[in-house]
Amino acid sequence: MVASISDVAKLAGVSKSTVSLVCNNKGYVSPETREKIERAMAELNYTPSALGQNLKLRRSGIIGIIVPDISHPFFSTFLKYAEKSLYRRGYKTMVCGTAGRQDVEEAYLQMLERRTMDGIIMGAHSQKVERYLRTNRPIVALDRFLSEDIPVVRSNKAQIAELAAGLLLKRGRRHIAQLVSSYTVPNFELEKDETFVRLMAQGGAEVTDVSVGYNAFTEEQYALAAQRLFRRCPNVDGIVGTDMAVLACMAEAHRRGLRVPEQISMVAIDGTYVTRIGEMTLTAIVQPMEAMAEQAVDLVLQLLEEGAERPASPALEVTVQEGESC
Amino acid sequence: MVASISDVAKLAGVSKSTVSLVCNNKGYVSPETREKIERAMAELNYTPSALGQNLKLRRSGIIGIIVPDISHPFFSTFLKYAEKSLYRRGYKTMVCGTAGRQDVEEAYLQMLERRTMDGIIMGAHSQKVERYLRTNRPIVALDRFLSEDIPVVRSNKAQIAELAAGLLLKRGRRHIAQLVSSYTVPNFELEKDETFVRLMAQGGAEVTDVSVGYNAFTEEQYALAAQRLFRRCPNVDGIVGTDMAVLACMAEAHRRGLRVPEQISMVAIDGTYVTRIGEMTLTAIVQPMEAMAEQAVDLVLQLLEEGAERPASPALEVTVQEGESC
DNA sequence: ATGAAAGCGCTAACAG
DNA sequence: CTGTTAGCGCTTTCAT
Repeated sequence: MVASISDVAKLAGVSKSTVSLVCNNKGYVSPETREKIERAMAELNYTPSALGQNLKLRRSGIIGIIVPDISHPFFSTFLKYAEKSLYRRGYKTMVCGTAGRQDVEEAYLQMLERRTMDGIIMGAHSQKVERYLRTNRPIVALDRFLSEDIPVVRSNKAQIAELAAGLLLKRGRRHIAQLVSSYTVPNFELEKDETFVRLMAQGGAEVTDVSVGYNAFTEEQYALAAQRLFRRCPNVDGIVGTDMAVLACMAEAHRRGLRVPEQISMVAIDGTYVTRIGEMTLTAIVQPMEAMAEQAVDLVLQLLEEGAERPASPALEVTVQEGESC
Repeated sequence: MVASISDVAKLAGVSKSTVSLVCNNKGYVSPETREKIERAMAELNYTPSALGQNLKLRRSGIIGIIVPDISHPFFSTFLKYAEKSLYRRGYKTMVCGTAGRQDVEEAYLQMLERRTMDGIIMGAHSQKVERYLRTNRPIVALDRFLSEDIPVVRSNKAQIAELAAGLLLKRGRRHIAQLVSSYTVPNFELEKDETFVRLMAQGGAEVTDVSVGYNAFTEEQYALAAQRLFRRCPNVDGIVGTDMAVLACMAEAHRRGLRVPEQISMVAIDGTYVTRIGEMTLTAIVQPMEAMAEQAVDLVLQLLEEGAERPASPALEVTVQEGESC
């Protein structure tokens, strides 16, 4: 059996409340009593149970982070920084990869209501929006619009489009393919993709959208999208898309004997570590992952600890990674 | 205020236990009573609190997974499959990236004792081994030896060494550099590295060890190791190391105008997705990540649910990924 | 400075 | 089939 606070109190000959004071370094306890209690704790090898604490304090100290795919470089990088930030602020991180399954997302929303978690950072998006409004517990959205009342973490989409367009136009590219995701939930991708098309048109280039598919985050899906792209745009000379999508296009271009960046330019959006580990560093628009993670944590804790109504969350600025692919 | 089970009981005019039965679909409840209770639950928008449940049941339903770096492809892939497996078996996943800090690892071991988690899968390794013996709560080690009593998940190291040696010898490589980690805790790397050296010697090749460093998982550390490698082994014609280390060597070779695989062969050990996303698919020894994750989950739940003493855990077999780098 | 008592929300004998 | 009772382990007034 493992010792409880009552066992310690009994052995030390004091009351539970005094033991509690010692455990939490609160109030005033005489040196002698403290000494007795500490001896008893040591003897019984006592560790306070978080379960009792949690019930009493009505909190778990856990924030859940829900993403479509835990191993995807974008999400795993976000997770890394978010966990770090949460840990620093005294919280633990629960993680969930939905792999696009609605029921999993729903299950985690229920856990939020059941107080398994104190708050959620939502990076997946298969649920209908109304679902999120049914609860008024702390939720923050990552790069997607859920409702007016749910704060969202995002980078500056217009800036991304401008920078990407600038890079390709500077190289004189005119036949562009843009790898886009299927828009199931209003997210900010659409804004970015449309702005990009408009800017390229102004520069005299035409853009063809190629869909990567719905909730597509696997290597195979990216590879298939790349094949579709080259089949559909035989004379493509510029490609823009997320890191993984562009990398798949690099492989496909290589297979087809097309040289990058001589014959075809590629700009990766996200700029996670995978753009820096190959023979060639990709030219990329880099999302500020650590800042995004910290903003997300900050927002969810503002909702939780300060009961903030609609905390502000400015779009974060991106930067260009000068690479060799454009 | 949020409704508790007592509120529901009161409104429905029944006792708490009956409400509990309905919630958990246990025992027999008359249709009429059930009906009344369900109506009350709906009216109060009742959701059972996990905090009360947890205290009563003395469990949290959470398994912690501790790794050095959440975004590293090996660990993020492991995490993805482990979370999936845990979810399927009714558990939630808490995640922690230690970034090599002992105090973080210690903090999570304490949480295990405080019952924040029901068990731990330990993929990091900065603590002294004795620390793990102080607790008899469920712990499983990932690819490292902690003690006789702690089950370990690992792949067949001898097989890895044999396959890697075979690949390089078949290409006639004689000047090999092996990227190794610093050995702080007895893990199975050492066994693999030594076997590899022996096999290569039998084949008439010499092997130089190049250390990546202690707890080295960042891009910069890999890049520096690659530079050291080429400086120290100017006539190297074969390299073996983990995915990320080998990728850094690919970049460095490219910078030095060395062609892979014509002048130099590379074999990546791990074979995670990063070996398949560049222009070139790397020749790799592939660890069975999903099987490793499932074995880890299985072991930790055997310890937890069945109180197993020393559950068996056979080393898992690896496979070769035929690539273009060797 | 310390103790008594109440209660967080739930489950599980056991009785009826 | 349902209610009573007891308690999981902790914190927190409020007295003393």
